[in-house]
Amino acid sequence: MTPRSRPIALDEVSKAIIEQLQEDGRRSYAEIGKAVGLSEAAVRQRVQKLTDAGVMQVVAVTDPMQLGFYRQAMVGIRVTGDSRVIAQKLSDITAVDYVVLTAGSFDILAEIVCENDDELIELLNERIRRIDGVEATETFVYLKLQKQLYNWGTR
Amino acid sequence: MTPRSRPIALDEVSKAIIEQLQEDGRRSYAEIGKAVGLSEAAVRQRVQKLTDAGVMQVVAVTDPMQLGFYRQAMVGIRVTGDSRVIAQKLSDITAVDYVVLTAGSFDILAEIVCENDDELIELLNERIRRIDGVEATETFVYLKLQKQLYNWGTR
DNA sequence: CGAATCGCGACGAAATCAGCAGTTCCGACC
DNA sequence: GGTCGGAACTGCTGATTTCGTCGCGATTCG
Repeated sequence: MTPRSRPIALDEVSKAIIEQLQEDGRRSYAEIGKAVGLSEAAVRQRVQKLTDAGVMQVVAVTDPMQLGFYRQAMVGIRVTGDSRVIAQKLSDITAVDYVVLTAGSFDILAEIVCENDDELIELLNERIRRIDGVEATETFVYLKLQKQLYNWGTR
Repeated sequence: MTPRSRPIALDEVSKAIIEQLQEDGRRSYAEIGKAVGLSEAAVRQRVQKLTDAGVMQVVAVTDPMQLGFYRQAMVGIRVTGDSRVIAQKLSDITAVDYVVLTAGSFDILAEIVCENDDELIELLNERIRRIDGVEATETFVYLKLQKQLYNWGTR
């Protein structure tokens, strides 16, 4: 469950397997095996290991727009005190799907997915800005999602 | 291939199916059917439709850190001219995995995944800042990824 | 009213999955 | 040099799943 942090060095075959699953997460082990030159069982073992180690996971990703979440935004946050604690509190908010600690003029970046502007305003004022240590926020409302890739990881 | 933009209204059953696949993208249709109260074939049809419509896709997502990409950053960009054109050029860069047009003090946000600081510097100076219309950039180096969810979409 | 369409369940053939045993390879150790 | 142990792979088997197709009932539309 807990992703390991050890620097696993994966070979070319494992990378090829990951690439296959990045194209289609439901591709069969046999087909992957044919593509990477391994038996079906071997592919299955490797996939199991990769997911156990937290290197990779196969999941469904959705298009928020098509699911009724018409408003997305990135919020830059300046804080005082322990940013990790504040980041944790942000993570507890359902509408927040992405939280990262950064260096620069913001200490935290948080991505928000919500249904409309009212919900966004509510979130900012009632939830985020009320967190202890949140000094200032700046909101970047999404106008258009240009690119979203999941297949980094093998270049 | 091209995701539709029409506002499909999906019922509770489809949402439940998506939730199942968000937990585990390789779960069998039969098992999902049992969970949502549908036959295996019906689940299969719905999943096919959802993916065809671009509402959902099942893919492998990886942990960049564990794959040797030790440096990630968000770059806020101020531009002149058509931001869509510039966003397109940013999208062409392999190391850029996320590009969004925004309203606010940045016109574009771009997420970068690369191996080390040298590559990051190279990217910023040789690629991004050289794009016509890019007036200013501000880089937020990632210190810690706190939360990353793929299961919005059904709340 | 009648025809077409849609969503679903049912069914059988084919493919896939999961577990296990056996083999090979390779490095460590004596 | 020999041996031990572990890791990774292959092949096998039965259970399960997938996939195409069919029929049925409800809904839509002319």
